[in-house]
Amino acid sequence: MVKITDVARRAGVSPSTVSYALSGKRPISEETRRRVETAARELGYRPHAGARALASSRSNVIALVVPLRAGIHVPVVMQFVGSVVTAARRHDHDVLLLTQEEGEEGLRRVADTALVDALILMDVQLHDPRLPLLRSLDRPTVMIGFPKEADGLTCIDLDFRTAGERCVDHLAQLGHRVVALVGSPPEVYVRGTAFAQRVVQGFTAAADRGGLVCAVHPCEATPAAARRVAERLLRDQPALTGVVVHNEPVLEPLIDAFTRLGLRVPGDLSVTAICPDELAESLRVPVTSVALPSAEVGERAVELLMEKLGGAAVPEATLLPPRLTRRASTAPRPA
Amino acid sequence: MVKITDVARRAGVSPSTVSYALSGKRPISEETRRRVETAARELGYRPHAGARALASSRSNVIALVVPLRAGIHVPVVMQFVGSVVTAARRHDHDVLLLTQEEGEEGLRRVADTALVDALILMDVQLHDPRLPLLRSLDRPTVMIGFPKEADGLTCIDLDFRTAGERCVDHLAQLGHRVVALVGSPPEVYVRGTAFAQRVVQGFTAAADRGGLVCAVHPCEATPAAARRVAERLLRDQPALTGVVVHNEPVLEPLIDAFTRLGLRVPGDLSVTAICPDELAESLRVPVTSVALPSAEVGERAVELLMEKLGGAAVPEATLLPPRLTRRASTAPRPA
DNA sequence: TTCGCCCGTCGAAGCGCTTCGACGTCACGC
DNA sequence: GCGTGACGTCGAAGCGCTTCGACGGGCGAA
Repeated sequence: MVKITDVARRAGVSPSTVSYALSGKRPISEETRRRVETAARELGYRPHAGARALASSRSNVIALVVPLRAGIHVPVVMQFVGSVVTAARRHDHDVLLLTQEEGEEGLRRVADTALVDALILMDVQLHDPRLPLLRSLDRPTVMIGFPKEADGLTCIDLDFRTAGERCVDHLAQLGHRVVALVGSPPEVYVRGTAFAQRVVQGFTAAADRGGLVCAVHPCEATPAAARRVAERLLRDQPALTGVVVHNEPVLEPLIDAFTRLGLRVPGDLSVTAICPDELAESLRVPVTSVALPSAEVGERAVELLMEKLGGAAVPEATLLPPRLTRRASTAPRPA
Repeated sequence: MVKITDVARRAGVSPSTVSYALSGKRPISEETRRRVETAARELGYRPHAGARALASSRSNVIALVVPLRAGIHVPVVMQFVGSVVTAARRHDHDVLLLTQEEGEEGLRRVADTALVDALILMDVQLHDPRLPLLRSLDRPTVMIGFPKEADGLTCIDLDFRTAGERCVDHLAQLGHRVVALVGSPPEVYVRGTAFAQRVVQGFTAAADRGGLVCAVHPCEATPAAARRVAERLLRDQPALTGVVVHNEPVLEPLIDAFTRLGLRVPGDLSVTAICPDELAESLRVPVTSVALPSAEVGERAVELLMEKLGGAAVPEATLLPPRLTRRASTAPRPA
């Protein structure tokens, strides 16, 4: 292993000068810096991560806690993970992966051992048991999603409430008067996952405001469940002409089910979704949707974290504005 | 921060004794060990990861390199990631996530800075450019998948060749004489991804051996592509009665397409797949399939790694035997 | 010319832990 | 009764890096 003293010797300077030359934390003459850089390059010098962490009390690693549980759409999580890793690397940090199952003990462990400098949490619940711990930890944290009581914590997410509203408003503008929301699996609501509830709130509020008749149906993430929900929907609300889907895996099966039940999309039934654009575009009938900007959320989360690490104050709440894209699945209400 | 000297003081022993008592690397009297453990617990002592890594030259972190590229089925990757993290934790290790995009430079970085003790690589290509680097690295490595030239490296994977064979054999036993393989997207073959090619080999070999007529069709991972492939299949091989699918996202669309083209599954057409059991079971017609045991592969990979870290010799190749589960999608060849 | 200051560099002191060698003690065998 | 281990514990020496204070030399201001 080549160490800093090796570089120092080769460059004809002291180890501390090498450190300063490479980190830029003190002014070093152009000439010396070049010599140090050359020496480092030629020797293939890589500072030992542990030694650096010990001396500087910075590990340059952030923790990312991901949910691997039922009811969350895996591709969204993965896209998110990818964007966090990429963004972290841009800031010269690496990412340590923790699973939700590790629980609070896992968070405490990586924070207290100084394995990581900061943490990002996904899948935050409305009453998340980890909140007190996060407050007591001395490390900066960013949460994806909004718990009920978030004071003092930094949160970021798509503005799901407004996303729900946008979908309804869009349908209302097209003249639809009876709408339904096909939501996440029941367990997601039972857990009190914030974003799912916010969609419901937005959906309901916008429907009320517009004087629409509305209903909410949770739905398991299976094609069979989608078919059952489709049937129930038509039975319960025969006048239904607009549907909002907030449940990626059932979006396609649901549209299929409607089609099979004799309803044309968008001829008889308009469908909008809250899902990644990629999914919305890939369907036979491209679906009008509010995008789920996982990559953007991940990126911003990392940037917030870096600012906090740098000692800057950041806003407690960051709500990414929803963007609705019209596609082929919505049309004016049939006469 | 509470450090080892704090624990030592409280327990009335020296720091080294605390270290030995907690690590068990030297015999310590029952009585002393208990005192140390109590002190550590009461103070909430957590050894500083950097300091430990520096002194012991072990970081207790392993790197996991995941593919975030086109043509790989995300849920499979994620399940794999989950099992690696869980297994690593059982061995008191954490997982640092790297993306394929980081490339060789990323591997070298985490290895040379001693950030990680060992590495797991997913999505290995037949002629993977990273092989020479892995050989030169001083850290143990396990690869998921088999490159062409694997001497000196440890690999593990499902036995895809035999998996392909099993599917054909199953169809052959049921009397089918004309079969087709619907495979991964073209780019996967172009890249030379080992497992995809092995399935083709197994498929072809078994068909030849059994005297079956066979054809191979790569297929994009979209429903539209699935429909096109279904049509082409029926056009090119009118006598077709058996299909093997090795492409998770198109499995359902493909069956739908066949149904729409007037073929009943399994009445007119038997379908088998190589995919996670979960997916095979979730379809309207549960599909006879060879399981993709991602969790098991991940777990075994970690165990191999730990054995190598412990200095043990491990087999270079580990092939997990395929397991075919009969479900509703295969039946004897129609008369 | 002299004083003071800043720039560029060095030396040394840790960061918190592991580990090696050493040492005292006790039990046992001869 | 004494040598001999084995056992349990301690002290000290690092692991490789960052960082703080100090210092010499050059330059501008007085």
